[in-house]
Amino acid sequence: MPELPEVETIRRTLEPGVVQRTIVEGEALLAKLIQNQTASDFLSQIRGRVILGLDRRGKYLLFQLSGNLVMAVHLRMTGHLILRKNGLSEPPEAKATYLKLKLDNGTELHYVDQRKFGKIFLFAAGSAPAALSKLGPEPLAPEFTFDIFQKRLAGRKLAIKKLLLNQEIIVGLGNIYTDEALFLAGVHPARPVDSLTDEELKRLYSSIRQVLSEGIQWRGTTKRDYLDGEGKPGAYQEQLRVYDRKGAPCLKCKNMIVKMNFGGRGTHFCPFCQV
DNA sequence: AGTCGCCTGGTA
DNA sequence: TACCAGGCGACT
Repeated sequence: MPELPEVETIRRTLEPGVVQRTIVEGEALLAKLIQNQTASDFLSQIRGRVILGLDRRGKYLLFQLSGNLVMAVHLRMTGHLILRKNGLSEPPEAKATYLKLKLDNGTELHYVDQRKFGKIFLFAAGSAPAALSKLGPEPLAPEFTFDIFQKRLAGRKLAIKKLLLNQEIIVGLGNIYTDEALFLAGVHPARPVDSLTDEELKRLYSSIRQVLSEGIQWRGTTKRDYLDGEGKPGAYQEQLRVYDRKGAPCLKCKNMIVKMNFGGRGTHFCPFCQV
């Protein structure tokens, strides 16, 4: 479900409610959610830890715990993290609740995941599992320059959309923001990377940063499931230029937006503006 | 490089 | 009833 702007919005909405809180106890109701160890080992390791900070790396949320531990949560398609006030009706407990963490102020942090694709890792700071340590650069970081972007794509022949979705090349983009960035840049999703001109690459670099920043400003995109840490939907769905606009007029040229299946993902683009 | 699996639920 | 979905990894 969530891409960088959604995960960042969850991070921001959750942070004030969880930082400096102690995990009093936890309950895990889906064994496969917890990676690399049993659920009971996981729960006993996090019990009594203080949440010192909440960070984001790509689409992962990183709970910095006392004792040099990191709890990394990946929401995949339908994962949610919701902070419930006073453990009761704020908001009501969801059906697919698979992890409950009781905090020392009476709130509960719940992990909810209808499709059960999400994953939670627990590791010592500095020894992240491969999935995390292989991640590419953060596209919104000031040090992510055009030069770095260009070097990471250099010599690749794959279709540009496939590389943009590859979290080892650059983190944070998913299906929605990739389609949006390619539209803004006027680049067809199937273009082999080595066919892109410097001009096109520059437009793409800026477009990626633009759509991700906009997504954060609008608190994420809610097409079906996405909710932030307070249970509120985002608003960027109103601003999307191509995603889920099949048959609607292109905002630049008025021709129809097209949807095709590309690499197993629904792909939206303007066949006139994106060449 | 392409397809399948993981899951559940909403919609055509 | 079939298809589709903000992801990602394991297969051929």
